[in-house]
Amino acid sequence: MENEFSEIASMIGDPVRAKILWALLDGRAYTATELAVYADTTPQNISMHLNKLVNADLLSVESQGRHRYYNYSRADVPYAIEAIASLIPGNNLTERKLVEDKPVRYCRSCYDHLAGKVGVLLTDGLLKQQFIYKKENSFEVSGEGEAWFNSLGIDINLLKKQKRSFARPCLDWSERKHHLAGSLGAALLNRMIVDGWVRKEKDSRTMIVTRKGEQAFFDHFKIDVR
Amino acid sequence: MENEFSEIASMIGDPVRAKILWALLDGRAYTATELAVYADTTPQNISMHLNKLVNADLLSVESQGRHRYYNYSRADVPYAIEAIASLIPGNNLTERKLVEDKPVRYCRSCYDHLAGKVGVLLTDGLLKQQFIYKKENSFEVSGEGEAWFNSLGIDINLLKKQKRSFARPCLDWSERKHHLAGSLGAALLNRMIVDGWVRKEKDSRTMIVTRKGEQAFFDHFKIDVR
DNA sequence: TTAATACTTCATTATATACTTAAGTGTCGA
DNA sequence: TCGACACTTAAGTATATAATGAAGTATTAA
Repeated sequence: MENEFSEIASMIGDPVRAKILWALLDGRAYTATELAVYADTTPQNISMHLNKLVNADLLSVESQGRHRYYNYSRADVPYAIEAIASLIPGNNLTERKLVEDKPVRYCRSCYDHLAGKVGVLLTDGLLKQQFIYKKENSFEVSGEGEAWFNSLGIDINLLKKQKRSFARPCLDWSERKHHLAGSLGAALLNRMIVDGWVRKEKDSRTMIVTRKGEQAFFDHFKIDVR
Repeated sequence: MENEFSEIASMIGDPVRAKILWALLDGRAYTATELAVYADTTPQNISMHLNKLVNADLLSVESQGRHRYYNYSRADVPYAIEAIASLIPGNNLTERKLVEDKPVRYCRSCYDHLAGKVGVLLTDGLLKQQFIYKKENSFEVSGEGEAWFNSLGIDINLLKKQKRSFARPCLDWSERKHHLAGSLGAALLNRMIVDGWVRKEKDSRTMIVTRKGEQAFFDHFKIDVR
């Protein structure tokens, strides 16, 4: 057991791999080239490291044409990353993190979908309008909901074809309620970023709801996020 | 920031250092020689590694005569160790391993408090009886709970005065749920050991629930641990 | 006082693995 | 269909650092 433990830890500990894992904390998937630039190394090298991370099941890849998008394979990974980060000396978490937590609590990306208070509200809104409903361990989209998602340019059938789970509930650590995850949650967040409803803060998982977003949330989800 | 992160992770990742950190998970402090035997290496080598871990503020030393006792410098360290351990692949698969892991999964110490199935059940029991309740990122003790803890000889006010966090939720890698950590969790485990509810297995983090303990868990926590 | 124990320090060696150079796939657009 | 691009694979090199050997400091017990 200690051997496996040590393997994982040293897998995370290499400078280049640490940078990769760090970069992914913002919830986006990145291509090998992007990560090579970020980590300031060559494509061959980053490729080798990414390969190791995938083999260790810390990352997973998704091919899209000639691009390969890398991301965490599961939510435990960013959780462990943050646990290690909390060990950085002189990280006076008491004062600083409490302040930082505030907006993060409110609205943040969790892996690749929306979490925090806004994420939960949004999911509640979808449930209330019966665009989605809960079924055992997943969410299902109603007929009405499918039309609604389509009106936002989100193709339900296309998402269902993906290997990853379609619409799973993800427990929110700050709200203690479920928010919408899976490919549907990801597609929704993507849409919202593209349309400028929310904006990513630099180097953080905090999301900012724009004025446009506030209006849109009210119009489409019937929720007041203020 | 990524550099410090990588330094910490690779500090944990070295095979010998990983063994050290792993051994300390049972909550006891160890001497350099003991750790050298455990990690199957020479005194010089273990000394060098221990030195690095102390410099990185992951461990602290206490001299007692010609012995030097090493232990975690703070509670965040074992938390991070557990978070990394939760990434070990195939943790919930393969028949054989399930059998091997059984006692450890069932009941074990996590640094200085109780984890595993029993630890989670116990925490759930306390929540259900409303002796503790969750508040943001920590547990709080109710008035009723305070009286209950006092009846076990645990002084809440005394524990709250300690520097370390009082009652924080700690994610359990085998159960994927939170169990009670912090000084309250430690005091509870201590009480349970003193009263002979649980017993430490030699050279392992496995805890054995005694017959007396089974009865006591039912009486005090209203849970059936069998 | 002496010898043994517990542990550390320093200089040297050994080795694992990250990186480089070179040569490939497969995909896309002109 | 060609060339540029995104990325991977394979073989060889370089380097960081873990392990060793030798020597040294406290501490205890005889």
